[in-house]
Formats: sequence, structure tokens, C-alpha cells
Amino acid sequence: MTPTAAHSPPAPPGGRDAGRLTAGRRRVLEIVRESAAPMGAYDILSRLNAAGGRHAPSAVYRALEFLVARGLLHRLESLNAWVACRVPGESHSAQFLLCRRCGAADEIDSRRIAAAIRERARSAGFAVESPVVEVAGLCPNCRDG
Amino acid sequence: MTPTAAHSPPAPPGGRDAGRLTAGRRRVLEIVRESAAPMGAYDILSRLNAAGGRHAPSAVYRALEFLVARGLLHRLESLNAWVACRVPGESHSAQFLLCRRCGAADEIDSRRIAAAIRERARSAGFAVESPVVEVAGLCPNCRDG
DNA sequence: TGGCAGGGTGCTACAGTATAGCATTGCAAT
DNA sequence: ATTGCAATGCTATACTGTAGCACCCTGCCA
Repeated sequence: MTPTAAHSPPAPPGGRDAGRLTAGRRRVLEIVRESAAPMGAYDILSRLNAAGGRHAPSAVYRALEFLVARGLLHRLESLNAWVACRVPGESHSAQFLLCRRCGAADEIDSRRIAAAIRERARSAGFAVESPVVEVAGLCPNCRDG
Repeated sequence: MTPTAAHSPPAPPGGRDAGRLTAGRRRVLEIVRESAAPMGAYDILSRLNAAGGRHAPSAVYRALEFLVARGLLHRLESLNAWVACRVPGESHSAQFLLCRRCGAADEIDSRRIAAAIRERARSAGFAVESPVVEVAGLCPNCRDG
């Protein structure tokens, strides 16, 4: 889960292109990755400051912005929360099945959903930039309980 | 959240089943309907209080909750905003094309998108309750400018 | 090797979004 | 009329996210 190798997949060692994955940013990434469920920004902040840190909210939000831009995290709009990307580095359209009972966020990547959206947008003359698909409901484990 | 009956789109004129469309609630509905773009809760509140009113945020949020439950408004998760439903009373899955430049919110209702989501969820054993589809991008008018 | 340029961080303050909790009023069926 | 519940008023507060500026750190280049 936690990549001990000290650098990110696509960026050059120096990291000149899209910013550097610094220690602080990596720490935020680790915290989100360690969590089973999506985390709110202030949850992350608490964890970050658990060991006596004094970080401010902006530190977390800046790290999150960077990590989302890098494709390492996704933001869940309907939950105001962040979750680790299942396929970091891949460009994909961040579709989620969100269980309202246990909080699980299952990242899916349905070509069919993406295609349907693309098609519908095209027929409307709409240029898609960021398709948000967040399906709330009950996961297999919770729908039976 | 709202443990009301499982469905109540066709409420009787008197409105005994799922609450009443009171004057205050209707006023909020009007305000949102009059707006070209989606409105934030505090925008609505300002409009509501423009004529000397003294309403509190909770009044607006409660009205919004009711109107969304009635299928008269939709909430746009990615914008923290609300918009009037294009087909009030119909049960449909609230898909939107959101222009990041002019703010337009085009409500679409693609059976193909809905089917793709339903299918994918079914194959995961996931029980869909509230599928959120909000596609950010540029509308036909804005993509050329 | 010293200085520059830019990104990255710390820090304070504040803006924007949403809800809790309880008192009060209004409405309608007994 | 009384009672029961829906709806609202009202105060306070929690949660989420940004602005703005100073400082620092690192890579680069003269």
C-alpha cells in the first residue's frame, strides 16, 4: 500500500514538469491510502497533526489539489471527501459506487458509461472536460444486512 | 434522512401525503425557477430577504430539502447549488451538462447513460438509489468564444 | 559560490456552506 | 376547544474551503 520507493510513476527524478511529490504531499497521500473509506479534508488534517503537527487547513487543501491533478487521488463531490485512485497514473473518468451505509467507495471505470456520456454530450454540442459519476446506494455487503 | 413514504410524486391537491407546498416553499421554488443559472443556498436566502425579510439559512435549507424530495428541484453536488427540475413530477435520474464558463446547467435524461449505470451497478451487486451524473465542460455557446 | 527565480510551505484570517436544538405558530381532524 | 403534528422562527455553531503574504528551500546559472 505504501510505496517505499521514493518517487512517483510518471515524473522525472528532479520533477520539473508538474511539481514535486514532496514529503508533505506524500504524507497526505499515505493517509488517504491507509483509509478504507473516503476522508474529509479535516479528517486528513487531524491525522496529519496527530503526532503533534501544527498544519493548517490550507496545507491539506494544497496537497489535495496537487494529488488530484497528478491523478493520485479523486475528489468525491457528493461527499466532500477524497479517496485514493485505484489506477494511479492512468487517465480515466472517476466513476464511483458509494455505499451510504458502510461508506465504501468502489471506483469503477465503465467504458460503456463513459461512452454514453460522451455521445450524449456530443449530440448536445457540449465539450466534456470532467465527467462526474457518483452512484449512491447500497453495496453488496450492506444491502442484505 | 427523511423516513417518509417510499414515493409520493402524485400528491393530492391538498397535499396530505408528503407535506404541503406552503407559501414559503413556493417562494423558494419561484426564486430558483426565475434564475437562469443554478443558485447557491445563500443566493436564494438573499433574494428571499431582499424585500426586508429576516429568514435564516435553515429556512432555505428546509425548503430546499422539501422541494428536492418532491422532485421539483435538483441539487448539483459539484456546485453546491440548486436548479429547477425540467420535468417536475417525473421520476428521472438528474443528469446534467454544466458549463464552467457561463454557468448553464442543461438537464438531460439519457436512458443510455442510466442503463449503463444500472447495468454496471447490477454486475457489482450494488443497489442504486441516487445516481449523480454531472458533466463539467463547455456548452455550445461557450466552446467557440 | 553566490545570487536569482520559482515552487513549496507556514500562518493568520476569513469566506462560504450546512445543521442542531428548541421555542413558537399554524392547520386540520377530532 | 383541544389535541397532535407539520411548519416556521430563531440562535448558535459546525463543517468546508480560500485569500494573502512572508519565508524557505532547491535547482540553475553566471
